[in-house]
Amino acid sequence: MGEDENVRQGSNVAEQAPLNRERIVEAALALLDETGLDGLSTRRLAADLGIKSASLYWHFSNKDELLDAMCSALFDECLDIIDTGRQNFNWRKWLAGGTRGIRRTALSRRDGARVMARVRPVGEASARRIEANTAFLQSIGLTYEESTYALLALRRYAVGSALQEQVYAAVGQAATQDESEASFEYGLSLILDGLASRFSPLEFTPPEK
Amino acid sequence: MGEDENVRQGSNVAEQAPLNRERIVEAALALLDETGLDGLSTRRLAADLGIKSASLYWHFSNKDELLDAMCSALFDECLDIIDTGRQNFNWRKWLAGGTRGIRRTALSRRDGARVMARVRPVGEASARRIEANTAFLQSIGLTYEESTYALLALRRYAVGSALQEQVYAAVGQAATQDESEASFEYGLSLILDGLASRFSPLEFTPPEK
DNA sequence: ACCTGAACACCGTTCAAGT
DNA sequence: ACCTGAACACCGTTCAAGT
Repeated sequence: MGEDENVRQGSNVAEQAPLNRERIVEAALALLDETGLDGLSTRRLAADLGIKSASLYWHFSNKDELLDAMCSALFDECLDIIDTGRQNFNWRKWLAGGTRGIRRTALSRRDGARVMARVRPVGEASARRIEANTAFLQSIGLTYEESTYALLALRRYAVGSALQEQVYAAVGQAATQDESEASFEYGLSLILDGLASRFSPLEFTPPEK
Repeated sequence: MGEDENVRQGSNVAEQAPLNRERIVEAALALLDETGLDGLSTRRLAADLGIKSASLYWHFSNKDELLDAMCSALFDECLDIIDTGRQNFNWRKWLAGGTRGIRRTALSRRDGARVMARVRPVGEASARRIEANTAFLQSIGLTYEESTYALLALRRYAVGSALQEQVYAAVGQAATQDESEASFEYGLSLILDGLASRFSPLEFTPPEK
């Protein structure tokens, strides 16, 4: 069975397939954990991929575009499609979970928050998610604008929190784990309380469709 | 009257005094508006100051320290010492004003939010301000932790908002001015409403001291 | 005390050329 | 279609040396 098929392969089987954006982003995120954002260079990334740095420019038109793709990948990790079918759906828990997810994803890798801070609407997936989420908030009594703004506020708060937590961590002044969690949760509950005061039902049973 | 005193001066009178950190930070902030954070190089900054870039390292041990000083300078711009003497002091307006100040300062210069995102407790001035502010919140009924966390949440929200607004602006996808303001104000009011629900008096008259 | 000259070890990016 | 070689125009930082 064709041993010669393997002759051209490098030692690592995964390396044989031609490079694509996805694999580059993956390697870049791995490198990020090692070097931090300031140490993440295209030359080092290329070396990790067994390639010359000029080659990266066939896949991405510049480093910024690569960083945007990394940002998108991180947001995809905490993509949270709404499960509208459940009974006794609790909007508060749902929003809290989504917001925690953004923060946790950011904190899960070195300088993750700085990468996620580049957030911009790339990709259809995130556009669809945002649309579905605002539609849901409207269905429980918020206006279109309120829905948009509420989701925006939660995302801004999550990214802002992770960002500052990582700054303090980088400088060796990290608060205790408990304190970080507590301060984040406090602010989150403030926002959700404010939201709760704008319409009545804390528990919501969706209409059967 | 000593024309010869002027002989050694450059064309710009302000240039004669020896450089100090303050003047360097000032020049750096001016340069930031021209070049953005990514274009802000120590070499270019030195050139603007009429100096060689190596000289900067006598005043700052590295670029990060300079950026921290720039961040502190921006926070000093929106330093808001509490006026505890006024009658009918409205805590809501006071907190809203402080939060808006952080955002406005960040938005007032190119990449201002990215600089302010490095926030860390340098300087006694900001430490005193935070202490005074938490003390005040305690005096109107919050616990020490609630006070700290509430101020932290507002700052995180303000920086997070400005950061994302400037990202969108940089990419030419700026929302209308009205929309930016409206979305920021909406999230701010959510937080303040949540805070209001935690203790009763919306208006507060401080005790005479 | 404050600044320079000169160097070190890097960057991101381009582009003709290879396969 | 995908990658390389080689170059361009930069970086931040160090350090002996100047005044």
